[in-house]
Amino acid sequence: MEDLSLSTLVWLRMVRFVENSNQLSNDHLRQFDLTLAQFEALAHIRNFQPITQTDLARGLTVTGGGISRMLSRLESEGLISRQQDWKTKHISLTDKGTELLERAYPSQLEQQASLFDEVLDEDEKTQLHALMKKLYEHSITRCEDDSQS
Amino acid sequence: MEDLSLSTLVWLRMVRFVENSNQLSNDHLRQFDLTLAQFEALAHIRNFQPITQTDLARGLTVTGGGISRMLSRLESEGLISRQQDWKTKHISLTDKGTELLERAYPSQLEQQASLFDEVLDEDEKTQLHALMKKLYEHSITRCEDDSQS
DNA sequence: AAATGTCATTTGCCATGTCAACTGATAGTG
DNA sequence: CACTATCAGTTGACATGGCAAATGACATTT
Repeated sequence: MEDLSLSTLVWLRMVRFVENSNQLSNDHLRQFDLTLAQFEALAHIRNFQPITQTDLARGLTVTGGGISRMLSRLESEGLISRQQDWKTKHISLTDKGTELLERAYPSQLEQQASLFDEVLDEDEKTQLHALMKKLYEHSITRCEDDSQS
Repeated sequence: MEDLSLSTLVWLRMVRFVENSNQLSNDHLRQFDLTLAQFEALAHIRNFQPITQTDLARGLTVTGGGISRMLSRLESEGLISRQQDWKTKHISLTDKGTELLERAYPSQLEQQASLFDEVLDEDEKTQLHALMKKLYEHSITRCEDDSQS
């Protein structure tokens, strides 16, 4: 029935792998009462704070609308603060947010990395890194081209 | 500020690449009034019909609840039919669904594959395939272990 | 036959994500 | 100063996804 190309097979494997990996991350983060999306938002904010919502959205590859709602939840839980300044809002972690992220961060990165470390050696990881860099950068230019047309 | 491991970098690139790729697919499929999730469901149904909802859910890596709602939408649009048979429902494509999938399928696979074909040569794709196979299969065993514990 | 168990599916509740329409603040122009 | 363009953010409508509790259909046990 099937006659899938090598590219299509690779794509399928990659999509499913990422889905499994996200599922495992969400399971792991549940002990901190965080979702993976929230964890990534907090980590990105920590690295770039204070940051505007627009920049945060770009960094996380989501739309402004999605960020707006997510930040509302994070704010209502006291993990971040939004400072209206001029016409933009600047996002920072609260002490509570910083503390939570500090607790969750090491084990979460450990968890993610283990999916690679347990089956790939250093050479393979370096190979994969090079391949993903090419693919990722190509996909970026494609997205940009599309949004212009 | 950053001190990310190679594994973490690869993971980030892969997640973002898949997000970009899904976005491009959704843009492409909009002309057929389909989302990527719907396209994948229809394609999986076509390859295995008649199939039960539970098996379909497993094949697409989603929960039974998600499938149930998606199939309701697809059914109300007349793309699939659900035959209650015994205690399970067997899903098939309708003529309309088959026809739509036949129109969308080639260009969608083309679109996906081009993200790989435009930057990787045959050797690189073969390498990537081997690496993803390892990662994918490892992630499966991890998910299974987790669900038992 | 009635009680219980099992399994597939449905449904409520919620988080995330998109898109498009809207609001608000500011800047630039006549 | 009024008029308009622009840009950040919000919000409504919707699709997808997870989890957990309910439902429905059957099988098994007593």
